[in-house]
Amino acid sequence: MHEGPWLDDDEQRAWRRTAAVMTLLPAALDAQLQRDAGLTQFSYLTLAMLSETPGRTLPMSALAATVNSSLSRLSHVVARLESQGWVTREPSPESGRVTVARLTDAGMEKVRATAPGHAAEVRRLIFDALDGEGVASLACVTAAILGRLDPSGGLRANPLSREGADRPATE
Amino acid sequence: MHEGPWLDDDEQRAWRRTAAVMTLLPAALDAQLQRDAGLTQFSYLTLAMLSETPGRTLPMSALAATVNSSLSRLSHVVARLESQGWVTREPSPESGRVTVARLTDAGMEKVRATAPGHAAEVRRLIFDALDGEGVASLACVTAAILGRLDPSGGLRANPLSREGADRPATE
DNA sequence: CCACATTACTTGATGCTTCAACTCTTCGCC
DNA sequence: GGCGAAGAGTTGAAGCATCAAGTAATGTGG
Repeated sequence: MHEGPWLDDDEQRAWRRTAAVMTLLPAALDAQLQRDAGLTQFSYLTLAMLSETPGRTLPMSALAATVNSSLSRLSHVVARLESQGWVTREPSPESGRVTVARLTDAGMEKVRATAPGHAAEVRRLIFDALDGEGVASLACVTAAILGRLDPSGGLRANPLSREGADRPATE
Repeated sequence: MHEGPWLDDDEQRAWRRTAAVMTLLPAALDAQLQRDAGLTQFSYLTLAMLSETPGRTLPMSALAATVNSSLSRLSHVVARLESQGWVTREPSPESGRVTVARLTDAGMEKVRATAPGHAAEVRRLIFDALDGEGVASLACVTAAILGRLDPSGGLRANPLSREGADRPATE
């Protein structure tokens, strides 16, 4: 049916809308977080993932995997978060080459203060537009795409177990 | 049912996957374009949208609307594209305050050379993972979300009519 | 037990995006 | 017809992401 790499009309339509969402949705969420908390979506996510981890600590590599980023990007961001007092870095006692990031109490408080507004924005922009079936479709389609993006499955495709965590960032 | 802004478990799952896709998919597409063509997804889109327009020209504001960007961002990008010889800018004869961007022949050739590889990557990462129903779900869900993001509907939600265009960028 | 590759992470430079400020033009209106 | 407001676009600075290179610690084969 499809000769060459081209998309048919239905695919084309789906792709253009997807591209538009991938442009506008992060921009909208970033704008809300920047305005209300002075945080990037990415730096918020970093804090939030730490806040859900028992002990509020994670090695840099593990944290990078849960937020789907390169170690380099995370390192720069954690440096900024550290300078603001929300995170600290300490060498791991178990292995001399790993650094563990720890969420401070101030960082925990920041997440607690920021989460509701962010969750409300996510709800407003996504879930208020979808019924139960829409939510199921979204989960299904994104799972399929993630399977292609992240064949190893090591990243956010299957999130942390979430048992026993402090869970303040339950957006 | 939902007290406060919090998401229920299904929504939470859908949101985390969506966030992961919004992180990984643009990164993957950017990587392919950067590697094969030295272009950003955004600069490619700019060229592609011009290539589909009859006359290959658009006022800056109109172009900004079709690529969902601020005028400022577009202005910077077009300046770079102009310096590479793919686009020119000229004052509109019709109104002294509008600038029209024009795709040069070299720019057209660049799009022609780049489009197949990009389309193949979009197919590989998205549509190879979806059946017909999946494509329909994706179109439906993204349309709903776009409705919230872009209430005015003025942006890429309803793309250009595409009749009579040169259509070389039919990815 | 010593080289060598690998892993974990950091750093600096470069480029892209955003934001605020600015210019210039057109429109509304009295 | 002239004055203020709004529209169209550009520019410069600051922040963030990405890439390439570098350091340091840990495995691994000989």
